[in-house]
Amino acid sequence: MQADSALARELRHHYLFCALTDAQQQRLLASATERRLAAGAPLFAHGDAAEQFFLLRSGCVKLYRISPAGDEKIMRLIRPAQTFAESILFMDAPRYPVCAEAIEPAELLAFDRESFLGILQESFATCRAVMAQMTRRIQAHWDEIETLALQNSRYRVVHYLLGLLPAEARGRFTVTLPTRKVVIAAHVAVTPETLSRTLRSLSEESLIEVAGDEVTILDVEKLRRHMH
Amino acid sequence: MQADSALARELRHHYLFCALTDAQQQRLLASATERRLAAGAPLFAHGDAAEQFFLLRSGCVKLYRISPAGDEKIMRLIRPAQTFAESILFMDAPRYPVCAEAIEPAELLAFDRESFLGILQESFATCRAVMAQMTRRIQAHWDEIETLALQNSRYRVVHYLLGLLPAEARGRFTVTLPTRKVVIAAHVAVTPETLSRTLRSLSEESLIEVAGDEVTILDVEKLRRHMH
DNA sequence: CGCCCGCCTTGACGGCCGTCAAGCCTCAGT
DNA sequence: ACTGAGGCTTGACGGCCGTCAAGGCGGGCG
Repeated sequence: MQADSALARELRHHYLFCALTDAQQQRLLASATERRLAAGAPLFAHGDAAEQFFLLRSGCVKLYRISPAGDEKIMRLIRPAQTFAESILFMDAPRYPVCAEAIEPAELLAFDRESFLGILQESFATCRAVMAQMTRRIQAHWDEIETLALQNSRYRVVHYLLGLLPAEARGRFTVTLPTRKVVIAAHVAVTPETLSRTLRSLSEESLIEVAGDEVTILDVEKLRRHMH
Repeated sequence: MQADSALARELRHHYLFCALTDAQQQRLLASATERRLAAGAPLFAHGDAAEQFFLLRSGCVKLYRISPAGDEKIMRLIRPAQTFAESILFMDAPRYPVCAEAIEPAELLAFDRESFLGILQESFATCRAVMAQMTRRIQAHWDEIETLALQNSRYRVVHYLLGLLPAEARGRFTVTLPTRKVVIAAHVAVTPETLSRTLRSLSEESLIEVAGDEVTILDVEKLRRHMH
């Protein structure tokens, strides 16, 4: 891929790449390739041999698994400026641990595993940034495991709604659901029917109001308390 | 802590520490402390400020969280020669993400965060070993999230039993449950009653035989197929 | 030996939530 | 405007599994 100054500036602002020298960034970009995906197009499948990890520049990608029974669980929704599949960097026999598919038209940058490992070796700061990123993912996993194991579906839906809010949100607050409800349902591990019923039940208790993909939380603190 | 040649040899065989030079290992041990815990003694709590990570030398430690409703989910059971809580190394404001408590009398080695970070900076090989370890944990988390989200309790119990087997197990095979059944139940996110009923139901279908804490899988391949 | 206590099992019951099926709403295309 | 398709909602029903309560079993201790 050709070095491109807009792209170079973009990388400078990403915590994974901001510690790189100009020369390292050049090498990284030289080994990177651009990918475009239509909505619904697969990127990789669970078990595929893995030589690249990715930075999403626009659109939306879902990471998911399919159960033996055929149900889909969305493990993570990727948003622009997020990287994913970094964990294949350190596997002995690198294979993607999930499936990935665009759910909106997407532009990606694909980084070469070997090239990036070479750069890591020269840059402890970048090494540490990667580890910090992996630590954040591990944290998020603990939270998700706890939520799945210990809480009912109502709790998980509320948890998801609260996660859409900025940290400083107070009082009345309206959010727009980021995707179709069937996708959100797969993300919080319930059926679309149960999601629908849960939102209705929250409305009837005057905790939220739903209008299409606009959800108004009538009292953020009250909803937060509602989960304890 | 005094350098101790038996301990030094032990570290040499641990993948996290085997890439260290003698001098680095000396420094590491100088900053490490020994801990002994009685059964039931807490080591740290979810949210505590974190300056150490640990290597278990003997006994058994559980990592767990308590839900708002008071239920306990065991996130991981630590066995001798395993390290845990490495992820606090890379946090900005390091706090333990779970509670830890000995469930059998335990001997531990506690490593100092700052000292180990200093050593990492000098040893890319160790850096990479840490990252590989974190990658394995992330992998295990994906698996656990999938299992919790997509499978019923019967599946999770069978999954757990199969996880006790060596990879090459075939045909008839007997395993000893590693701890009390109430602990195992919390680990697979069911109640002790449900665990008991599930084991009984598997027995009635002639898939396993249960005698106290000895479980005989009558046909390993058949049980594996049973989950697909 | 007898008692108690912890651990496990068993049974009864009920609620959560998944499944199936039908119906509604919106929107694009003719 | 009509039609059809896709997404969402609603209702009926049933099974899984958690809760509560009682009872069995074994080990430690007086």
